[in-house]
Amino acid sequence: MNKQRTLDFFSKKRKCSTVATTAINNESREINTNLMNALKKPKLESFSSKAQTPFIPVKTYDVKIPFLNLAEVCEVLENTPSRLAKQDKLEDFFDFIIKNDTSQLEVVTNFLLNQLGPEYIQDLELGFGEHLIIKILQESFGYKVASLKTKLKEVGDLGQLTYKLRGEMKTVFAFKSKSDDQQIFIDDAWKALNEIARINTHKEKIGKIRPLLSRMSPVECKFFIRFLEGKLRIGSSNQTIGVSMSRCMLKYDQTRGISKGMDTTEADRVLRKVYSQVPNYAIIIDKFLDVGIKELEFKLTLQPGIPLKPMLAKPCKSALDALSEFNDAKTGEKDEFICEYKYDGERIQFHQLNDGTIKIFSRNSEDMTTKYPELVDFSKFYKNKDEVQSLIIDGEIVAYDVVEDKILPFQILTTRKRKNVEIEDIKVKVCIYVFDILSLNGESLLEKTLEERRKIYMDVFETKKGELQFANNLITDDESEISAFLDQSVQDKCEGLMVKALTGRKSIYQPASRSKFWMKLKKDYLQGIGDSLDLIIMGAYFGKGKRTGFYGGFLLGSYNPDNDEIETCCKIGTGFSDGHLDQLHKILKEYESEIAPSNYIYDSQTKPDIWFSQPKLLLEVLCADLSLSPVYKSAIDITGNNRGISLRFPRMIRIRDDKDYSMATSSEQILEMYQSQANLQ
DNA sequence: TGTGCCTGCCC
DNA sequence: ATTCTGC
DNA sequence: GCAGAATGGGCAGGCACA
Repeated sequence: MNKQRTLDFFSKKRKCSTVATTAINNESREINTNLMNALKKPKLESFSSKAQTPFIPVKTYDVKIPFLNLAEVCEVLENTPSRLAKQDKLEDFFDFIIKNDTSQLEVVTNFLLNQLGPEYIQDLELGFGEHLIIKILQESFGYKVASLKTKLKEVGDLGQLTYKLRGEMKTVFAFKSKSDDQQIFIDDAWKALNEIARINTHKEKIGKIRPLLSRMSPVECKFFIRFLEGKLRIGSSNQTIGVSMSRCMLKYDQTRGISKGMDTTEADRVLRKVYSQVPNYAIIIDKFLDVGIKELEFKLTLQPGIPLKPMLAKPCKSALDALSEFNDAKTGEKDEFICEYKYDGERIQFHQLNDGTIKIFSRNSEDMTTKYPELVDFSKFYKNKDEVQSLIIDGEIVAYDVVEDKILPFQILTTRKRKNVEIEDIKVKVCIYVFDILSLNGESLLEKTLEERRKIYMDVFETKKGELQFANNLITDDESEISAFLDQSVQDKCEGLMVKALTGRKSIYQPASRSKFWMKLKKDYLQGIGDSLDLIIMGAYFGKGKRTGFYGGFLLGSYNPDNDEIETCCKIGTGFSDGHLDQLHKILKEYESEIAPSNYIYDSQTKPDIWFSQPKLLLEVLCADLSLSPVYKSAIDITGNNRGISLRFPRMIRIRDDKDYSMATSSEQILEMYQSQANLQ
């Protein structure tokens, strides 16, 4: 019956164009009074398609919406490839929600974004990964872990697997016998998710989930589980949701006679802008209901205490590419630009609020304030304390050796504690490299040129070596000078350069944008510069999601000719085209083995799903750095500290079917490469 | 109490 | 992080 | 070119279990 109802729910879409608008006010009230048996005879406002008649908006009716509706929408989105079509379907769904209960718009949006709330507020982690979910399935459906893993390999998705298992249980828990109070509503699912996030022990978590699953239909299980795992795989995320939301908002405003003279493009622009500065749909939706989408732009702007989405950079293959980006040969348009060191640390957004409190946010808007208690006393860096009430700074926190006066590698920074840090206990000191200012004393600086913003922050701070510095920089349009500066940055233990427009339209701060206004130039991007390695395929991992049925990644190793052993070096899962994956699967599936050859040196933590003793195919691999690893084994006998060597940011660049495995990069060569790095401690 | 495994978050 | 791909 | 979804190494934190 549920299934039936759902199908009906969707098929109604076409019919509902006949609904008379004039009667909607009454109809809404009818919805309200019919709540109790909403499910037996759902009187929820159906989807309306865009061309259809408008509706009279209601503020908030406490209409419960079945979780099944949300799950079905996810299913539809997953099976809709076209982005435009996705946007239409999402828009219809948002319309449906806002008609029935404006208050649930926030919950639905958060669910679709696969988050419990904005990153910067919610310190709630669900704490579910593949293993715990498999344990849930094991206990809920009575399969053995090994058998579940086999099934997972075929299905390639834990949600889909749960869907199947739940479907097979049909005869035991017949959905048709479900009474209304067993039905799960969006509110219920949401409440459960929030409760689960507060639970610590696995046992309790499973105890909470199991009864839920037994009340859910297969498709509900599927997306509930996917939410837990953090991979909704509906091909719709922030941007798609934003477009649909903005259209829904605009339409809503039109029915209440506000936000006139706005089109969908403009609405999209406004919501994007607002979300990039205040990435919190609870705030945005509340404000929208108050003032409409047109006013949103002026009512919600960046403010200290709320992290905005940081501006990102495009990878750039050569200094010349960067040059030509700001030097348009066609139009003759010429922008000034600046090269800055790209420091190898943690991107941070530093906020001082009016009341003097400080907050530090990571690149992904997580609150990292507790990790850096020594920065609470930030005002010591101000030239003039009285002139700074509040600000937002963009910069990089880097581990710093104050004795030797030098930058330390990223890996050292990561050893810092993250919780309950006492200033006295800090072992790894840090230096902040400031490279932008986004707000000062309540004024947004986003629209100013980088040249202006630089002047402003340089005026605010008194630099202090090893504690707060400005990003080292060079302003030039000479290609060879840029190349030399890139070399120097690597010598100085940086990753490379950032190249940014200094003046003109491209020099504004664009939150959340990975445009060519900022470009990153790294040694390993340059053709023929970065060292590549030829590594042996030792084993493989079954692909998930769009890689179901292929290998999703491989375990690679280096060759030790002294004893004919192959030592693990890294896993690899990027750089493959679909064709590569198909080709490798065709070649390798014949050789699958459960048992590792005796000359394969590996750690249990990197054990692949299957091993290949043959044909020892080589992949050419690029990386940014080499690192001492807790789990990989390359050169472990000769590094002198019982650790092997691994790769940072490994990616495949080609299949080396022209070489024999004995010609693979040797463990000794890897050690040499490791030792020749500039950034050794 | 120590260790291993898993997860989330950095890159 | 890097990379590929459909739109 | 955008947006989304595949995938990497490695750290702290914290639960499970011996």
